Amino acid sequence: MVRKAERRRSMISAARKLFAEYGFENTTMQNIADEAKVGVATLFRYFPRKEDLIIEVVKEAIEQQVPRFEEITQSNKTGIEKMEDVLTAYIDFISEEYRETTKLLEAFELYITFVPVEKSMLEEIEKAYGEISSIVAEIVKEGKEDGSIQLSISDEFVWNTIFSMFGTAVKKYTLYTFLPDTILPVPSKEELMMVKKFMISFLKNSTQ
Amino acid sequence: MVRKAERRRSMISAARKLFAEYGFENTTMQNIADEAKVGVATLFRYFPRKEDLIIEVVKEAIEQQVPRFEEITQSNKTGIEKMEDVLTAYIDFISEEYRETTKLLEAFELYITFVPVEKSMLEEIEKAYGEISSIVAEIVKEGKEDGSIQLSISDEFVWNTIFSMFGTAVKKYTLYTFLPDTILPVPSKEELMMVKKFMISFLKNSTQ
Amino acid sequence: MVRKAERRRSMISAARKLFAEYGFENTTMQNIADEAKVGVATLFRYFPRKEDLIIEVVKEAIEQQVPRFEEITQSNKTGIEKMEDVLTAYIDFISEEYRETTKLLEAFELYITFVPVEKSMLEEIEKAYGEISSIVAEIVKEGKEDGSIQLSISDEFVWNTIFSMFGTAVKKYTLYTFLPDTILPVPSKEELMMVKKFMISFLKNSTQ
Amino acid sequence: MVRKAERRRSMISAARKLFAEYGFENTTMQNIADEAKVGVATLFRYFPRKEDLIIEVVKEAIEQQVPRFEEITQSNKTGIEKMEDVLTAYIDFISEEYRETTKLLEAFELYITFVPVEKSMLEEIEKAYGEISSIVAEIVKEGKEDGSIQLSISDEFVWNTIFSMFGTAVKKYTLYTFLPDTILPVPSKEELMMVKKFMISFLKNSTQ
DNA sequence: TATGAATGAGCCTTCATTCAT
DNA sequence: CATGAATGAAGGCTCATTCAT
Repeated sequence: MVRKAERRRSMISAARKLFAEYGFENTTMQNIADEAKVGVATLFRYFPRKEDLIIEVVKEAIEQQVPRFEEITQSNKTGIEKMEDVLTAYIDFISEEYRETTKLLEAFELYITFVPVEKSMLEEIEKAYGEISSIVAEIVKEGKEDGSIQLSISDEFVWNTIFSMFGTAVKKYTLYTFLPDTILPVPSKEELMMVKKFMISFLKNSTQ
Repeated sequence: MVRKAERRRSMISAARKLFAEYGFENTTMQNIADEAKVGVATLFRYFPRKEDLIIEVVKEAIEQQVPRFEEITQSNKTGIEKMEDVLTAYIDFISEEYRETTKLLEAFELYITFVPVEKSMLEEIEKAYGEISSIVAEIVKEGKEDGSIQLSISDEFVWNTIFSMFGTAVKKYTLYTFLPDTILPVPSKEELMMVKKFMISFLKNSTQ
Repeated sequence: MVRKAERRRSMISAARKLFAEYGFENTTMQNIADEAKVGVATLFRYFPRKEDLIIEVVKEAIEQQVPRFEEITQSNKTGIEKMEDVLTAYIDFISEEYRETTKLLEAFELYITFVPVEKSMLEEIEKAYGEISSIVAEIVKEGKEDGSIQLSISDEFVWNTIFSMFGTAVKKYTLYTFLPDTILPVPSKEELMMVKKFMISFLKNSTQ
Repeated sequence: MVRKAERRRSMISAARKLFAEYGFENTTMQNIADEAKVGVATLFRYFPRKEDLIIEVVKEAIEQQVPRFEEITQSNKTGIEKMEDVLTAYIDFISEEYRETTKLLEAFELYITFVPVEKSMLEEIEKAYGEISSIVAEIVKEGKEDGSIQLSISDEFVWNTIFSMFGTAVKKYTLYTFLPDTILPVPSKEELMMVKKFMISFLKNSTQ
């Protein structure tokens, strides 16, 4: 029935909330069950191992980001305009609205470097990551076709790396927003916008 | 005595090794004591709470990186050359040799977003972070003075942000080297070198 | 309906199979329901407590053995011949075919020494046990009447005890067949047959 | 120190008491710790897995029986007299004094038919069992040498089996003493004594 | 009536931290 | 000062049993 799906959702979202606030290891299954207002046993019925729940939460977190990028590609802007939107989307990760998600992803990436996770569990996560990056690759191609993007072959390598770095760094900054600024300073949104503008101009006439 | 300092060192280095391999939460105080060939009680005498040890390990990890940068400033190269060395130093973080340290720092940055740490404990870490960034700031200043670096005022903002992103991303890549490439692709050293070259040229004549 | 009885049977036989394989405590009601292809709730409708099911399974296991002995009494052999058949029947307990049942009984006998079971629940089981032993007692009587069995009064006591020991030991051996022989050696069927022959000769002319 | 051994002993004996009263599965590690007046963690320090404790308890229970048999062999009686003592010793298992031990062994024998136990864990138990049976075998040999025991080759097989059955059954009877007699009647000590006498006479002149 | 879903109580085990030698 | 031993609190997970459809 619908009830079942609803409950599932409520458990995932309770987990998500607590994981984002306290981290995976400091959140107990009991905490999550309480937050979701279910018995522990019920939680375990849906997610037999704590890890299953972690994976599920993270998977959904990533998947939730996909539509944002799909929307961008599906607009009828030029390639360069779409790319600008993409960069803006990344910058938005820092906004309060998206922080929880990004924090979760950062936590997960660290988690799997320490705890060995079954390959099969990661597949769906990989897939979601893949979707986003292929969307971005597609946009570059479009831009080159519609002439809005100009990239020499060697500059394309540079671009790819810069783009990757941009995404990686911005995500990491999200984490830093939870820290006292004195420890790790986070560039302001304005500063990131300036970098965005710079990157766009790179795409337009990098050969110059 | 000297013995005391030695013991302390061996405990920290045991902790460091295990923390880097298994993460903070999956490493027990007993594990560390065993690795350091000390009794647990002794470990606790030196570091009354596990957290103290974590802080200490991280502090040392950061501090160990400072000399690398100090060396760079103290050479008698031009500003731009020094900056090139700095970027190279960052890229080296990905090398096996430095990975453990970086992994530790990444883990710590996540750790403190979840576990509230007394401000006083963080001060020393802040200090070490600060040292590095002021070294870098100094280099830019030098470069501008010796004429090897040309930056308009607005480009200086861009540069600072780009530089921060570069550092942040490269550190994060280090973590990714522990993950299957299918999940999160890491740019190769060559690609990073190309970006470095690009950044250097930005410094030389950004106004162009 | 008949359906109801059928379902009941399938649950009991599922339980029996699993109890014999994993023991009472390591078999869950869910396991049994799954094996019987019924919902757990249904299982509980028929057997409100797990213990009820245990009792039922055991009761049936014992009852299934009764006909074997009834058949023996109802033949028109002499008393001594019937007794020989009885001993053979016991020896057969070790055969794969009967092991499951015997294992169940052994497990149950231990179970009730630890878990207090309502007297009323045991009544039926008592009854089945009683049936078998009265059949055997009857056979001895018959044998004495038809002259095939010769027992002085005191030897009859000895016989009864020996017979009880024979039955008890053989049942226990069944269990041992599941264990590595190095731990507890089980007499071979041939050896048991020799003992049987010996016991028969005791019945024939014990006074000698 | 001695303290350590004492504590160990107190834990084992608490476990033994509770295991014998409630069975392995119905006794929790917490119960045992409480009974032994130690913290659970201490219990786990000595016996990292519950199973280790089970094995230890059982091992000691068996080992405690060995001296009884050793004493018998070391006396300077004839073989047949020693054998008589052995049989008496077995009969004594039914006495209150030995019941707990025997119950434990019975429980364990069932336990290992259901729960797979590492071969290595069983070795010591095997050893203790082996000691007793080799003592008995030795006695028969002695008896044949000193002429007090007369056994044709074929009768020796019969004897071995009968003896094994006697031991097996008597041990099982011990369990039955915990049950209402109506379920499973236990031969009285007197009856067992009569069987003993009979067995001894068998040993003396079985060829007759 | 048949059933899947829900659940609290409880179990084994771990670990940071304290004690006692 | 160094240490092994001791421990309570807590965590992941299970299961007999009850609800609600």
